[in-house]
Amino acid sequence: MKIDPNSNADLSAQIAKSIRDAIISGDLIVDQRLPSEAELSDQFDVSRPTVREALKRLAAQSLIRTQRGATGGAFVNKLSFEEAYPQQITTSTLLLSMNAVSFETACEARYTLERSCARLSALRRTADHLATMRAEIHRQSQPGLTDEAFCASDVAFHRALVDGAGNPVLSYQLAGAVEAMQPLMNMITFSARDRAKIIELHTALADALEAINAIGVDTALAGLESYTTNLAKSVMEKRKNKA
Amino acid sequence: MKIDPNSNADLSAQIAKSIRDAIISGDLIVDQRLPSEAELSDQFDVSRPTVREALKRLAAQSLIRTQRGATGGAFVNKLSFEEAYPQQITTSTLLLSMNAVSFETACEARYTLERSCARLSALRRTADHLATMRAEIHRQSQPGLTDEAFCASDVAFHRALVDGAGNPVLSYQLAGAVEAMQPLMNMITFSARDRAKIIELHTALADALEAINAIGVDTALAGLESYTTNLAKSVMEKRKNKA
DNA sequence: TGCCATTTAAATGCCAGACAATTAAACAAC
DNA sequence: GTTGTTTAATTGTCTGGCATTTAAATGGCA
Repeated sequence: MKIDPNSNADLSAQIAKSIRDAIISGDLIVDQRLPSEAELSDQFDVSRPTVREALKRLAAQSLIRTQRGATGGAFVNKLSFEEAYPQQITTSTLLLSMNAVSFETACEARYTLERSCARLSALRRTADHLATMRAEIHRQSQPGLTDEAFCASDVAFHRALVDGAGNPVLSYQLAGAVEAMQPLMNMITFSARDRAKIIELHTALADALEAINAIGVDTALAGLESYTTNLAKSVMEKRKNKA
Repeated sequence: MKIDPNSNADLSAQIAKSIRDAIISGDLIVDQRLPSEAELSDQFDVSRPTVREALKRLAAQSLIRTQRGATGGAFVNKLSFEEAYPQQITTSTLLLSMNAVSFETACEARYTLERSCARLSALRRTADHLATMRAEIHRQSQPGLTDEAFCASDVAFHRALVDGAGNPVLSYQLAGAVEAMQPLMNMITFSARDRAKIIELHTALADALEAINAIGVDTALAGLESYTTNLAKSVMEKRKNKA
């Protein structure tokens, strides 16, 4: 393997890219052991610290894992949905906050995606998913719940709805859209009346899901979207008037 | 800032997490300069190489960028949708291949998400989006096109459809689902008859989009999904019989 | 004064060599 | 045969240094 020392990119970035490409193309397969750091520095003709920087880059993307000790080394990591979730959520969250995405835009994306899952969820959700949703509705109706806990429960409720579709790819993609909304939602103060309305819609949603009523699910979600959007709008309005 | 030297995690991982948390929480804002590597190694009480490994981890996630020279250093990077796309696509692609997600599951996720965007796209697509789609249809009907080029054009076509919804969050989420399918699609050989059928459906889709006919768009997409799924099924069947 | 070339300082990029910590396997003792 | 010990391989970390890049400070010159 050779590296272009005249490229503008860092050596460690080039090496990381080379190994990453090998993983994506299938030249390196899951659980395969990479050469030791010393061997890699020979092969790429760079120092060990440079190789290590490259490996850390890959580790940050969960593409490899490392083990110390005699039979240790760097191994191609089997990227699991569970591992990919937090990264997807972090990236989505930062994208929203750093690019000043409006509440409306984020909300639209979230509910558009969620409604598309709902149809499948109505057909496939298990009793478990339904039970989780009912439990979260119950939690949401507890008095004295902080706004943050209310939002967290809301996320859990919607996660169960999405997971009900029984498609891990859908669940993964939705995780970003749903969880990334939470910081935005946390900026809203939910009055008792707001909570009651949301719980009412959640209950209607769960009922429709229990009855395998896809249209009812869609209606409830549409109601949630418009209610949430209007709520956010009025909150922003008030805040602007104050300032 | 302090780091626990007794944790099982690497020092560089802990430092990266510490800085990452500061970025997510807003303690470090976009374009803000981090302390120099020397200062960081003082603050965290570790050596410079360790700090560097931490910074490379963050760079791999596009959370920071570095500049050399007198006024250089590490800066909090404004994560753009453009930057996030490739990472999202890489992760999605690896998730599919490493977890042996079936063609059906991936296809279902993709079209489920895409159909949800289509309704919005019918309302908002610009003439540009439509023109791109028509151009890709034309490319797809060129004789002598390789299967790979056909798939790439297919992706571009669907990207235009999704972008037509005018919601960057949706486009970002969809990019993973649509592009990650490409390696799976590339395993299929498209006969002339297959291509003709797909182009027919693409044309119907573009026509419906031009007529702002959301139902027509949805019908065409449903047709594409079932056709693609069946095609893949028959290809797999043949391949199994051969072996 | 104003402009251009030079120097300087600060920072990252990279390297060499060393030691510590961990781990599994080989080995030895009982 | 089991148990304890040694050994070797590997990653984790540190020290110190040099190279390279870049902007700002400096100085010379018209």
